[in-house]
Amino acid sequence: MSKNLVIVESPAKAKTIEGFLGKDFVVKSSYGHVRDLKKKGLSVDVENSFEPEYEISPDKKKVIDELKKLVAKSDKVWLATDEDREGEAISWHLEQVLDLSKKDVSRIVFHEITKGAISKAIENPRKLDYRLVDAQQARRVLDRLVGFELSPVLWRKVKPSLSAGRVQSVTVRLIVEREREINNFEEKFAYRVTAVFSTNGKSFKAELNKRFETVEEAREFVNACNGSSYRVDDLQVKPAKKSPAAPFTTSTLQQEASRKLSFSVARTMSVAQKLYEEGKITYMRTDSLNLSDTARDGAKKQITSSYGEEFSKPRTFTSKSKGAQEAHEAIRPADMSVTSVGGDPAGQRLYDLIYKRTLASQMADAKLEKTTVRIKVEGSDAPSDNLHFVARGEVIKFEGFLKVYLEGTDDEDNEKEEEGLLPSMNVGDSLDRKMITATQRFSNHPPRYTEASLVKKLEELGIGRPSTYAPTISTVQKRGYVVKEDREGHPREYTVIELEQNKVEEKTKTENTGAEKQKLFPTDIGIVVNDFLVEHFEKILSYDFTANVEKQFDDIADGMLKWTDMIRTFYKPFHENVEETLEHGDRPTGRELGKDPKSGKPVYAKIGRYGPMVQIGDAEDEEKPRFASLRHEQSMTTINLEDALELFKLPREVGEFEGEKVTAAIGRFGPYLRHKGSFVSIKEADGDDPLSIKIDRAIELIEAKRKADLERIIKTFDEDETVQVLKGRWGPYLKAGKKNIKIPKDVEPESLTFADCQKLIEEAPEKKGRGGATRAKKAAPKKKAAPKAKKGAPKSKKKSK
DNA sequence: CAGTGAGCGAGCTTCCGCTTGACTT
Repeated sequence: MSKNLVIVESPAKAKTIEGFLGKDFVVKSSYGHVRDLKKKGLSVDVENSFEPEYEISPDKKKVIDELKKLVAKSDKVWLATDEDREGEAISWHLEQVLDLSKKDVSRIVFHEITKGAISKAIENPRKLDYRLVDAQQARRVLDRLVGFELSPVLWRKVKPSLSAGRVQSVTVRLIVEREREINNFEEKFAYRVTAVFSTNGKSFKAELNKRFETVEEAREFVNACNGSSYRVDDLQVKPAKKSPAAPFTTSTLQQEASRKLSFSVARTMSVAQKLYEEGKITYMRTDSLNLSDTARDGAKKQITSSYGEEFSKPRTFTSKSKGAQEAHEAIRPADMSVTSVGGDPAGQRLYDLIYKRTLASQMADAKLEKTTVRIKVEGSDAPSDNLHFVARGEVIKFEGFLKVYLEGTDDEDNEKEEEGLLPSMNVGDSLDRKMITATQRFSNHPPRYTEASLVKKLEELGIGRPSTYAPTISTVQKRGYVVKEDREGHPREYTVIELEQNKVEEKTKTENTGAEKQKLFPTDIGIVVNDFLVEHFEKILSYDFTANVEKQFDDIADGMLKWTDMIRTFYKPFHENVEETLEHGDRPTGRELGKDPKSGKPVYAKIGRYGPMVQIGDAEDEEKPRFASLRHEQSMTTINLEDALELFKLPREVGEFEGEKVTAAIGRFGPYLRHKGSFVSIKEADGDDPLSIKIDRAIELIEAKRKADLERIIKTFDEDETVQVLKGRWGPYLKAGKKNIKIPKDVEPESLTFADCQKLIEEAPEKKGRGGATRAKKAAPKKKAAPKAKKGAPKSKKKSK
């Protein structure tokens, strides 16, 4: 019945817009891209103008079917996807797939979801921009070519199933290089001198304008201070101001939620998604700093009524970030008069952050008064003239936006003095010295990345998009290139020289250093893969590769460059490079740790089929090399010969229990004990070690495991012992042989009968996912053709290197 | 899922960017 069909990208948006448009319009969503390069193979005809082979994405078939039906019933179709490269391409794919060429079609765009903006869009339709579509095709094809040609090089030269790509490989590079900087960092120290003075009964802190490099100098200075007097030498008062940060984009929201709420970037996005779907906030994947007029008016109203007129200052912000496409608004509350959203606490906390940030962005500057006091050291033993103490004070004269919100910092430097109020003083005043302290301070290595600080860096480099920051970070972790971990620190001694009253005291104190929380570390595989890629594919691994190709995408969008020409220029040398590397690129050999004292053969640490390992002997040797996996906490880059040789002592027989052998070894999931065909993990955190564990302790662990297994059982059945109801990590589940089946939420697990279970088993969907195809090899050990009966000539293909 | 690691073999893995659910042991 409806005459108009509007297609947008997001279903939540569709719902809102339908409300604005009235009954003549049906608004539906495409759920993002509907068509993509075929999943399998290159699907780009590199011989033939790089013709892409598209297919409807399997999970979009239903969406397309529904849209087709609606198109048939409509007089006019409005393609209202986002106004950016990807959005334009989605519209084009829709046009193709829905066969809209004979239909009355208009392309419309809007950057904010307000009634006014939508009406205006409808009044200003345009045609599809095929140049922009081509820019997207170039982007898509480039990414496919890079990803699907580089990854196989890694499979051949490093390890199967690895991956490489324009975005992920550079992401890993950032982390690897940061780790190297940290390893090469030379810790320096200096003595920082602080003082506590007082005047008119009020005390304050000051710092010396010089740090001493040796303890002797520091000692000499502090000693000299005993008996000196102190006078205000200079005093300056200057006005200053602070301005609020711009409203949130995806990247800044992720950073701030990490700093203030300790959310991972994935958590932030999923909480934000929920708020968005509930209509509480605007779209959360955006690089725009813009606020709609409605939002700014709303903020103004709120600020004026809560804090007064003088706190309001409408502002607009312009994006400085590379490659911003600004198809949406900044992330803001949908309605500025809503201060609380209820629901779960995480949602409320994130909303609160968004609310305050948005409000603050429309508020007046804070006005400050900064005071700097120079304090001269005088007296018989007074140190040389250019040494003086400096005290800094800061007073807020007008709070402005600080009343609501202040952006957090990533600064790990904890030496910053809190700059508070200083007592009133005048030049020439003499001060009482309470205390002088010289503290040995060590320089900090560059900080390791957190997920959020990595996103910040990626955004600065123009790598990745708001919709991909979180997935990229999870990809590099999933591939095993990077791990997010805590590290315990270690104690470090430092010296403090203190002058109090008239006594100088020297103490040694201990601080904890090197502790890390939820930081990103490269793994051995990450390091090896990165070094390999940087060596052979420097151009693609360079930090400005994306920025360079973005320029060319822009040229395509401007009609200055044909997309196929761009790809051709890129592909030829790239592909040759790939071929060359496949042919001649050496497998990364790892490190040689030394010689095995028993055999005299070399011992290597390298990446093997299953990850980092150590190897005795070479593959070419007559006797085949021996292998052993590294333990989880060991690293290829640091392991020494002694530890490597230890690894070859496993598996090891621990003793006997119940008439059968107990062995200890290290497997895919760490150290374990094996007994009667079942496995028990050994936790090194409990002080156990597969190399040294004794039989008594092993038995203890085996029995504990048996007990724990019993406790997991909720119910068993006499009819079939392989069917059990168990307690699992995600609640109760049903185990039938090797299959795990979820128990519906409304079913009480204790009440399940055997018949119920059988029904559930039958209804359970076949589990999909990888590893389905069994590796049923092993049978038929082949007739071992007559030894060395080589056929000589027809040595099949090439590639014998 | 658990002591693997080359060797002929069968066939698989992989990219980035748009969007939400379905689903996990």
